[in-house]
Amino acid sequence: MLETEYLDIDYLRERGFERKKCIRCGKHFWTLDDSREVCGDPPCGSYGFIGKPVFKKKFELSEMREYYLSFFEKRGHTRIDRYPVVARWRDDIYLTIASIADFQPFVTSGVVPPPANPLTISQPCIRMDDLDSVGRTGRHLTLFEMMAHHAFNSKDEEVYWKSETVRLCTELLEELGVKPENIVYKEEPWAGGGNAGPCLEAIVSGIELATLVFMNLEADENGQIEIKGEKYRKMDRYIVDTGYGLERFVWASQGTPTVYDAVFSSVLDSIEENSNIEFSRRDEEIARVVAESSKLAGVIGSLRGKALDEFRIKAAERANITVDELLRIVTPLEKVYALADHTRAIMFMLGDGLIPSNAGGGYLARLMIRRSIRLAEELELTLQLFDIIEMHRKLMKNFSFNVPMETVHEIIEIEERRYRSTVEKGSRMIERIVAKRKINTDDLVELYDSHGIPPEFVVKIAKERGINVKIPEDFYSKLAERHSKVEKKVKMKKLKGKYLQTEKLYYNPIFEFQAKIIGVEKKNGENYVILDKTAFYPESGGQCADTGFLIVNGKKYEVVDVFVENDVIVHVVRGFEGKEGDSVKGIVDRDRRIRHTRHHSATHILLHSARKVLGNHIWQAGARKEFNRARLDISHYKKPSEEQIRMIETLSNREVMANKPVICEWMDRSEAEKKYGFTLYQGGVPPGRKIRVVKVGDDVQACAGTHCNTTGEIGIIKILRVESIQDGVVRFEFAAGEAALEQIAEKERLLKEASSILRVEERQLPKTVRRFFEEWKEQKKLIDRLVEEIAELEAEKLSEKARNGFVVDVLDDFRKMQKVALKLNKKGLAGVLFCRDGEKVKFVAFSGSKADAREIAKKVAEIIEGSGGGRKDMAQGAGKHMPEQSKIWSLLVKET
RNA sequence: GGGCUCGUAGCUCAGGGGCAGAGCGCCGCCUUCGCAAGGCGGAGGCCGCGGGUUCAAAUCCCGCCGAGUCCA
Repeated sequence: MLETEYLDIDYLRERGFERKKCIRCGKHFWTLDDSREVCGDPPCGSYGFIGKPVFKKKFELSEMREYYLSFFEKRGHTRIDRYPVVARWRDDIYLTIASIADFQPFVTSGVVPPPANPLTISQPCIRMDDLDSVGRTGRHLTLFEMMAHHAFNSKDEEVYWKSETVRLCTELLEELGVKPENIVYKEEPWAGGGNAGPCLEAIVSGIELATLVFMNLEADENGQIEIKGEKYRKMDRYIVDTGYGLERFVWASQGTPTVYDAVFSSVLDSIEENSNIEFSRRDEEIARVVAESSKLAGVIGSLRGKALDEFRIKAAERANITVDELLRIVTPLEKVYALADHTRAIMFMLGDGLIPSNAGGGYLARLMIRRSIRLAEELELTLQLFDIIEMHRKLMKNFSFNVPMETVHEIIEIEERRYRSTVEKGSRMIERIVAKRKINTDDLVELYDSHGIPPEFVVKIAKERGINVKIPEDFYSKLAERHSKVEKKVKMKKLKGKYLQTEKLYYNPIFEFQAKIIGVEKKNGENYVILDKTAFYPESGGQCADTGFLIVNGKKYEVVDVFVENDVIVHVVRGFEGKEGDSVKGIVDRDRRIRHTRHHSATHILLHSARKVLGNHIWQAGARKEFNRARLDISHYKKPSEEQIRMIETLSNREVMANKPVICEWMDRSEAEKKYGFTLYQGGVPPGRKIRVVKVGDDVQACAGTHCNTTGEIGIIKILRVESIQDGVVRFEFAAGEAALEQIAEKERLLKEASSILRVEERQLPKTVRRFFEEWKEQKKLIDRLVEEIAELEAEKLSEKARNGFVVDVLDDFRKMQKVALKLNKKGLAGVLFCRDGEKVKFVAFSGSKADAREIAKKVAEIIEGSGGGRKDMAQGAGKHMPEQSKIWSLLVKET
């Protein structure tokens, strides 16, 4: 267990901290206060700092941040720039949720050295798990800055560990004016993201100001240590992972009713002034009530459903007012707080390049924006959402964002427009349902899940129509039900054996090579051949695998696919008979490789041009380089215009024509990041201490693909198609070099063929096609009219020929037959009409409301060996041969 | 990444195997000094695209394209 981990922290003993067991929660904590019996962490204590700041002076956000960073700088830490809130270097999370997330997975696992050691940072983080609580509890924020000092230790090198960490934390708090006997260090094992370790929470006046995690465990099924149900084992590396809540520090220094009042007070003022709130949080009585509510919320965990109701009752009691009075004060204010918070988070999300979308991480941005719009509506805010963002921007002016605020503005406007149209559509949908029937739970669930209309909104609209709709208790469970069947695909390992890393020859101009077989495996009827070295490029980074041949003992085998698994390159070979230890000669299909290579270099150029034309928010969202074509998916919030597309194509080809050198070099990861920033990682983050940096013209990316020697070798870049594959992602399909020529030739051929069919020049095509289409429509209408007229005449003629109200005849056209039948039927006649249609004989039976036409049709079908059916007055069918008319006559007589 | 919904007249949508519809908008005529309104008449459809099932597909099935939405 972790218990003992807390007992060897020298600093605590030296300073005289005593280990006690909380009489309330039973957890252990360390304190200098002899009389203390409880840990003080809510619910075993409550906020004591509201109205009574715990630091010796009040801090603003930037002041506090600077104080913290320089405190640790003075103590040997290197200050590191913040990382983006969009965690592009991670494939397991969308947003940066903690400072340590910056260094996962490669730094924490030891593959990559840290950018500095020890280091200090203030990392903006976004957490959306407690979205409901934001604004309500007085302490929850979606975006917060996690100030931290980290030390990365290994067996060989220890920077500092537990004791020094606690000392630094204590000294910081003391320097800020906190009396040491007011600091409580509570023991609380920590786990998350596959790691775990002992942890001390620094609690002052009832608020947890810092979390000191000593990460020394990693998840392992066979591990001996169990925490929160998961098993772990000790790591060779052990990491000091601290987290100090910047906003909480500021709050504690000011002692305001909520953290929001401390952090973005001026923004709150503007929202209040421009909304329908009839009082101000600056009013003493209001502030008192809010403070009481915050204090209580600090003690209570979740604030949903029943817990929320109870919370309100208690808060009212504490503030000595009625629940109604409390709600009247607190509900609108909570919206003000939440709106101020959300807009701040949106600024960081969009500023760091997240594009709202219906799928992927972009959805989180859309969710935040929609919530904000709703809050603004409820507050009847007269400001634009972007106005609030601008206020935050001014307040946090020492931050820099990659995406200009104009773009952020545009994105928000697009999202607002989109939201409005959804709401409009929703209202119509509700009205339609209401007109037909009562709204049930399934309707509510479908309206929300499929159409984005919250049940509260349905209630509102229905009420306007005078209809009462209740949101049933099981709404959310029904919703969850619809999403419950989640299938997780586990990536299956393909290789059974363990092999040494394959030596890669493909970065050199080698297409034929000698190698040794170090493994052959058979699986699903495929032969996997592993060599000690290879020039075959395995599918990776969107570049398709090479193909070619392996020659073993004079026999030639076809390589149909190549893939890589844990640095081992595997050749999928057809009908392979070679054995481990055999020598092989490999021959790579050169033409295919060159096409992939051209497409790969072209992709880099295209991305760079797109960035230039469309803006800094452009990121690669995916790419594929094939034989005939390539595609590049980029993040963008609307479909690029024709001019923009043309511009991107032109810029790209200018790069090609400029014939700039392409340089590939292996660089130290940290150095490369420092020099080029995170835009390096367009195609994902490669593992390893050293990364391959590829410069194609002015573009620089970390890339493991094969590339041309100069941009000129690409030949030409032709954009073939631009489409949106989801909101916020635009796909460019293009071709380079010979593939581009082929694509152009193909388009030319299509034009030629089309124009030769119409016998016009190519440039006349649009005009001619339009004319033909128009004429075709005209003539179709004309034919319709004529058929109608002919049918009228025919019907007249036939009705005169009718015997006893019966008509039987053979016509020459199917459509005419239908029309005639219709008319005869209307005249009250009954009968059957036939016509030939290719091999088949089709017929219409009509009853003139004397009998069931379906019955007649059935009998007719029997006679002509076919089938048919229809409606009571008219029915159709078909069969194999034309019947004798007399049979039909007698049938009609019998049926009516 | 996974799920759900929707593509029918210029717009909003109904129809859900057997005649392609409604409301609004548009055009013309009547009524009016004129407008609004009303009355009468009319134009306007590859029922998203491609396959399949069927005697018969806007309708059912499959694939694609496009739009929307929820969840992670």
